[in-house]
Amino acid sequence: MKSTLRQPSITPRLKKKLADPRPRRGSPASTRERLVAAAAKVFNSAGYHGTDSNRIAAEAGYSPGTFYKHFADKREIFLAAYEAWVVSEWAAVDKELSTRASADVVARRLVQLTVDFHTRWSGFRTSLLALVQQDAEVKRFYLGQRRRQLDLMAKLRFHRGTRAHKREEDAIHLFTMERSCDAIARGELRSLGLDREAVMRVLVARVVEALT
Amino acid sequence: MKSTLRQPSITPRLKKKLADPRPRRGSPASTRERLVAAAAKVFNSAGYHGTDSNRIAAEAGYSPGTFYKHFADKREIFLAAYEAWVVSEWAAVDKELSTRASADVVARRLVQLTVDFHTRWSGFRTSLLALVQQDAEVKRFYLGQRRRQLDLMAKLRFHRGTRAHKREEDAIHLFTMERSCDAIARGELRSLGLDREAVMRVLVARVVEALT
Amino acid sequence: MKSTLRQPSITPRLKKKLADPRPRRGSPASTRERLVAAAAKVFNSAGYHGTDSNRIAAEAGYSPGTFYKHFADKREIFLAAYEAWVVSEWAAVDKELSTRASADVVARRLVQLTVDFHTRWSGFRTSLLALVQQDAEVKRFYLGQRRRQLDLMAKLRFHRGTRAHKREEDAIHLFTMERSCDAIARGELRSLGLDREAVMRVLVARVVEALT
Amino acid sequence: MKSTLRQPSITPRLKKKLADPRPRRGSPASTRERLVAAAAKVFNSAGYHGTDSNRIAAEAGYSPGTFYKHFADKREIFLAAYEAWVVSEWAAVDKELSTRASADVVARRLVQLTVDFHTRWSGFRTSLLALVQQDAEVKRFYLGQRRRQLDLMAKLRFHRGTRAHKREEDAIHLFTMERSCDAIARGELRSLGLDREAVMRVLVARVVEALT
DNA sequence: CATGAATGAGCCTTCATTCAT
DNA sequence: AATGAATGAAGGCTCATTCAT
Repeated sequence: MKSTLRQPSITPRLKKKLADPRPRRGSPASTRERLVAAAAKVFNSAGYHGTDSNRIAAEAGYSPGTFYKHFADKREIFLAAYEAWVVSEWAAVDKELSTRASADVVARRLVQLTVDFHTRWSGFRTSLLALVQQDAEVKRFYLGQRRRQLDLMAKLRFHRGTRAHKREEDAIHLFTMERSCDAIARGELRSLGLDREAVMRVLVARVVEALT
Repeated sequence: MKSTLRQPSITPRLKKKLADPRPRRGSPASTRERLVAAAAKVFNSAGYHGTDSNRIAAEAGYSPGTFYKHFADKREIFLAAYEAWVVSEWAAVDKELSTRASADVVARRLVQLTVDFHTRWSGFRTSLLALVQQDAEVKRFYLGQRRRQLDLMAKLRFHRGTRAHKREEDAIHLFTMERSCDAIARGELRSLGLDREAVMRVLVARVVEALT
Repeated sequence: MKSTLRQPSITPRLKKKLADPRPRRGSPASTRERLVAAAAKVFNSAGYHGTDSNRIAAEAGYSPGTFYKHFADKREIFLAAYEAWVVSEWAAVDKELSTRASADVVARRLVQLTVDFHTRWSGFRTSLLALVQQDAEVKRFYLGQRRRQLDLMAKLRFHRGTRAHKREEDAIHLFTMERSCDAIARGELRSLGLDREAVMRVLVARVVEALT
Repeated sequence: MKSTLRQPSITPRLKKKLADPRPRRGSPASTRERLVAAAAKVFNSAGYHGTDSNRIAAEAGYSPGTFYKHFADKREIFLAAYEAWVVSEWAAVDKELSTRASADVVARRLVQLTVDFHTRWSGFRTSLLALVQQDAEVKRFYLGQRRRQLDLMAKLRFHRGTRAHKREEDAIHLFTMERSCDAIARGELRSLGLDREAVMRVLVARVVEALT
């Protein structure tokens, strides 16, 4: 008589064995790193609320228990993933700015960079903006980033000896960039029948303007 | 086999009779309205994922069952609340634009209006932006609004006989407004030590520019 | 702006108005009758547990409240529907037996009759058998029917002056008839690749045997 | 917007620690087995519709979540319980038939066996018959059993070299046995004032007849 | 006689989190 | 260090039933 019933947890187990050279007994740091990377990926595609911690662990090749050995809760790993992203973005921006290219070239590169980052982290960013409203720690971290951005803008202009902008104008500039790049990243422009390249050209002009 | 037919306890009902001034027997339309209003309020303060249907019902003064008589699920009432908000916002904008005031005055009023709406619906907006990414229907509705805004801008400039802007520039303008007003509404500016009034003045200038 | 939201209870209401010349203020008896007929129909197709009382009321063209004016609960209307069925079946059997036909002819007719009834009430019967186990009142009624059947069989044989059967044998005969006719009614035979007519011929023979 | 991230209360957990000797950490197979056994028991006494998944879990000594780790829903565990029953019944029948006893003795034993099984699984059987009507998978499984029974009967007669019965006659025999044993199991006979032993004697005679 | 809006107990299901191994 | 079975609070949803009109 052929059984018609589920054979739970056997199929997935086998699948994992085949596809997953699981790193048992790795260093805590590497385990943590894998978990953060997996979390970023899953948050990005399913959103914060659509992601369950067990799935993060599984995606990283670990069991639920391991997850909680490294993070107190879901929020904590979200924050860690956020930080990882921010670090990599700032590194990229730094690199771009350290080239002694013309404002025009730098602006073009910065816009492209920002669009790329927003595209790669589109889903994650969406969750982030929602969490900023709900979680004091996430908010603190987020505002810290913004401050750092404003400081950088002021510094850049100082170095180039341009006229003093008001910090408020810089903020508006950042809001514009952020929201526009989100729109590009999410495909909103295409849905609206707008020309992505045209938008990017305008943004480049704004960046040049902001830097001068 | 003992009886398993439901024999609901009578006690709780008796208890109820003693003290319960609920709003029994309204018209379906008014009930629906109450539910939508309560939903808007709760979504706004607790976020979409932090809100459960039972709580919406309770907030409106109804029981869980009533909720499901009017809405298939949480998503549906969210859309209804979104629609209600949008309708009221467009009405306010229409009213503002129908006054034959100078571009300058209109711009000031529009910015104020937008800030007010974003402030009142701050939490709701956050949830909305997250849902747009995850729910096709919400996205469709959202994009429809955006299209309508772009159409309105084109029409306004046409009436005023000003030079043709590109639709892309209008989009960027809307992104700027939206994101900046969100920042004001959420208190982000204050947290960053920026001057809210100064930001609003810049926004007014941008609106004037966009309308001319 | 086109609403994308449900318009609850308007569409169904309109539909009903068109298709349902609703009998407001009928006699209590006719209302009850309509409800019972609707209940039989719905129970038969959806089963006892798959049927909700509001749907019975709607199917009969009444509102939920009306249902409960006529029946204390779902169980009560089930019993009423059961009784209606039984009455009609006995009437049919009586009619068949009152013809002075040969045992052979009577048997053929009785088998056909039983198959027909079981077919028409197939779903209802299934629910009935389940309820008999769970509800004392339904059980009482059901056993009453069985007793009546056994009495009838004894009486028939007495009239025909045939040898005394034991009541136990009669019971087994009834069980055989009942279960076999259920199988026919439910299409079980077809699913098993068996010949329905052949089965019915055997049953006829058994009935002849039982009557002689 | 206040925080809505889940902050589960710690109190209940502490309370638990004081008194809770649950069977933690069994193998998935043994947990599954326990759940199936509990399900069989509860289905048998409360019926399919009177049973909820949480109660099955509790009966087996587990929490609700554990149930859903092993079964997608109630229907699935019902099928598993059905299968377990069928396996054990066939094993018992096999054992009985493998003794080289006389047809008479075997028949007596088979009837007793069937009555025992129907008695032990009386409530379960009732639910089963109702579900067969409503669930395609249950029906498939059920019909498979019936086919197997018919095949076995044909084979047995072939081995004993008796005359060819028609498969249809075998089916009627099985229907008779099934329904009669159900009646015995449910105490229907007693309620009708019939002699249980007398009925069983007739059934034995029928089995002998069927096997010869 | 009839309505139908409203009820709310209770079942189904998920998932963040724990802990014995 | 890692496991993974188990947890259980919480939220989604239904439907038999009531009662004010």
